[in-house]
Amino acid sequence: MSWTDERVELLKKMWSEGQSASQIAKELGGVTRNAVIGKVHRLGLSNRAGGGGSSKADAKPKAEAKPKAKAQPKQPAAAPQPKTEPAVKPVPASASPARKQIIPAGQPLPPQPSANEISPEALAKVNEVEKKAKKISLMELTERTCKWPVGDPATEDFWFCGLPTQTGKPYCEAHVGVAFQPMSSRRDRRR
DNA sequence: CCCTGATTCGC
DNA sequence: GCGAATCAGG
Repeated sequence: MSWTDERVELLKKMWSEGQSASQIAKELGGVTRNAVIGKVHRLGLSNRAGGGGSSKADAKPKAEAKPKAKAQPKQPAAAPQPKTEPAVKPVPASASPARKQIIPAGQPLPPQPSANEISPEALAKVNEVEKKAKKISLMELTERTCKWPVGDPATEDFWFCGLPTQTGKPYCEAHVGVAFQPMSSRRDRRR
């Protein structure tokens, strides 16, 4: 693969949006995150600034022959308001029966199709898992962390499972169980 | 261990 | 110019 105009453009776009190098690499395909980072640097946009046309900001103070000169300008640059949703969209039914039934002022909570007729076992398992869940935040989600949301997004009582995913799947074993229903038992529940 | 970006350097 | 290897840190 080579850096065509389009690919570079996407790279720039994603990078400026705060996407990680690995994500960009996967999106582009055919390149590793190292390639992406290398390109980013060559393009001279290592700093996710963008904005101000001519901002001569940093001037590498030093650059020894080959010491461990590290510069970690870890700036809280990340955008506070995500423009585009990351790779998170699962909004399965909260299997927590003991969930508070608070109904905030008109909030998108309704989509809770009630605890379907999911395997009682799986349900129990999930409730168990919720106790061991790592309770990670949105930003901590990766390709290998269970993205099962728990709780009410409009409350402090909200987090993602975060346990190791079942290779390939977006959820951990327990959540995969309730996330992907064979659509059998819930068949023709005409009512 | 998982991940992140940064840098070096042979190609 | 490219990117794997390596490094440094969370």
